[in-house]
Amino acid sequence: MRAEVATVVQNLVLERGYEETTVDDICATAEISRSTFFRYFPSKEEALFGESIDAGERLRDALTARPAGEAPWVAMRRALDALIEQYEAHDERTRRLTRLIVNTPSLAARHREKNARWQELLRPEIARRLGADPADDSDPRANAVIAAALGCVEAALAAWTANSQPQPLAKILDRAMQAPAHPR
Amino acid sequence: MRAEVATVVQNLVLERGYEETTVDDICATAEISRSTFFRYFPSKEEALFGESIDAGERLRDALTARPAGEAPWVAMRRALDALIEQYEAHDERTRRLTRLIVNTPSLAARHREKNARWQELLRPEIARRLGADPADDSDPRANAVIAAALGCVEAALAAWTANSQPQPLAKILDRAMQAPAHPR
DNA sequence: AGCATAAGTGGTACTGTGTCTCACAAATGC
DNA sequence: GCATTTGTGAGACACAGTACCACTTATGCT
Repeated sequence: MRAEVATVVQNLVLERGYEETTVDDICATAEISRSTFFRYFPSKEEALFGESIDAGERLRDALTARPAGEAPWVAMRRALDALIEQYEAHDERTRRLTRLIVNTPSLAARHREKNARWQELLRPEIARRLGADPADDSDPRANAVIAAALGCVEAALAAWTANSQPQPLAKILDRAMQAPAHPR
Repeated sequence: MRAEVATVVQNLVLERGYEETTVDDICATAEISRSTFFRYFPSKEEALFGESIDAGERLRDALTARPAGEAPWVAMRRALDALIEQYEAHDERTRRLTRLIVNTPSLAARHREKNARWQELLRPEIARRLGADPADDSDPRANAVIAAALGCVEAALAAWTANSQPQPLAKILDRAMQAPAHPR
């Protein structure tokens, strides 16, 4: 049922754009009331990409599963394979949706906001690998690694959705994450 | 005049928090009408940190001024000195404001949104240093370098505003930007 | 079966942001 | 002295999101 409404939202937004789709439109199409809509989803944004909320946990689990000695940046890259599969497993439709998210400022902002929430999840694990105190707020390194990596993911997603015949996302992300790390 | 209203906004927001400060409150305190407020600022958010819009241009200029052969990541770090000075030149009040922005999700999101707009400005210069085609949307490297660097800036700002007696921002950013690049 | 309780749904009113249009006043130009 | 621009205020409006209440339909219990 929730999924049903979510599909309606995706359809309408893909047709008409995000700002141009009102909650009333969605309710009319899905034949529910506004009350019901907001009981299922806390906001219009969440209705659009609310499925992948738990991706943060999956990412953290993938990260903890990496060998203990692995360098933070490398471990991050490997952990992100879990996320990548998520994206690539889906169909063309998901890629169009992703492109829409990346290109719509308010949606991109919400997307990054969700990423920001992942920081708290991933931070202890990265700090451990850095030999840093996770509770030390004056040490920016753990957050920096996470924010930088997620920035690379965003860049990779943008490149991935730009063309109709994209390269494998894993390959794109490899290039993206090598760019900051590489001395030249 | 614009600056006067902006000061009112900062005062109220620092006292009561962002969400708790309505536009009507601001208008009442500044003794203007809602119409006037929205003629000066496109939104409540912009009224809060609308002064630093041109920081993107400054950053780009600093970047182009760096030696041509310098590696992208290094050039980025050096160019960011211009931004850092901006932050550190101001008083304690600015730091409190920055902390508020970093800790308020909706404001942090808007802050990142502004950063995202910088990407387009910085992209040609970074692409040039990478030997990449700036118009090639399928090459994620330039955007990745920028997004990663700005992610580090965010992490550095968070660390900078966490303590009342912070280290120099330049030093914090150095640590932050070494973390992803460093192999270990 | 009959009844009570709970869960899902819809309706309505409200707050707050942001847009738009119109009216009015003050400054500027001729 | 008159016209045009520019700044300001006032009101109506669209939309997101919240709160509260009424109604219906299961579900459980005796």
